[in-house]
Amino acid sequence: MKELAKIVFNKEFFNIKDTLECGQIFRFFKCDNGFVVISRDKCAFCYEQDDSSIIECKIEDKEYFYHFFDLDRDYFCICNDALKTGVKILVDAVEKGKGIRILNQDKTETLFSFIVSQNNNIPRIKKIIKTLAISLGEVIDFKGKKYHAFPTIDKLAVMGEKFYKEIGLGYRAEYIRRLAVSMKDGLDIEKFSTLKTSDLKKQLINMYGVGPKVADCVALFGYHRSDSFPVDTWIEKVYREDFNGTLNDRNKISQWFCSQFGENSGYYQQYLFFYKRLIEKSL
DNA sequence: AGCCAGGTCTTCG
DNA sequence: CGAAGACATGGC
Repeated sequence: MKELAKIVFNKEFFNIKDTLECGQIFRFFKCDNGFVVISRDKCAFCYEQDDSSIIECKIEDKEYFYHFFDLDRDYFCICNDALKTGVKILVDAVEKGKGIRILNQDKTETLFSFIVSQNNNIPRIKKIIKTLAISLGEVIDFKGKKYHAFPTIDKLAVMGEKFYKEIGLGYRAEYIRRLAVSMKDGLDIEKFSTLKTSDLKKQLINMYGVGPKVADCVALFGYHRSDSFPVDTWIEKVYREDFNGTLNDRNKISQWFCSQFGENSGYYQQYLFFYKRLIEKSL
């Protein structure tokens, strides 16, 4: 067996469980005393040991996962900025979730995944994406076990609506199929990287099945645009219950949060989303 | 059993 | 414009 690379990082601002379970990624699962994470055709095994969070991966993937987990960024500063806002629920959220990091995920995977996510629950989203990978993705070997890469566009583009319905996509089947076809026909979402966030979102919303919420998630988790603030059912609850908000249009709610939080909006959104669900679960 | 899930599209005032 | 319904499916 080939030797693995190891990334060791202080766990105070890098909590593996919280980072993975806060709803930004769907391709991971518990394994032994840690988690296996899959991105593109790469795998990592993540676990805690003493004061450290540790990532094991193939040597050639080390830089990829270092960037994937956003380990270049100073989350002490981000959390500190959040505390300085004095917004109570955000302060509470940061205390509980300061180990969350915003991942740098593959743009294509993020786009497909968040189209699947619409009006859907997280366990089922995970299941559908897993089935998609098992059905069409290349086999990957990692630590003596087999996993499946996210499928290529070529594979995705030849499947019919029937296949997508059979794996449980329901009415989202056509969204996924048409996206795959248009990407095979030359739509290049990597090129959007040069656009400013508002133009990036316009381009994403142009796609069939992509609305403002999905566009915000793709901008944040795929393009690392922290000046976006996805508003879903949970965040809408935060807005009403904790900010006493009265707006109804989610687009306007998103704009309102961005006007409050600026460049850090996306980070704060994750803390709030994480915290609201944490509270709800422990009721 | 029935409500809800990291919403979007279509249609109708 | 904004509001209201339709949409598939299964988790809880």
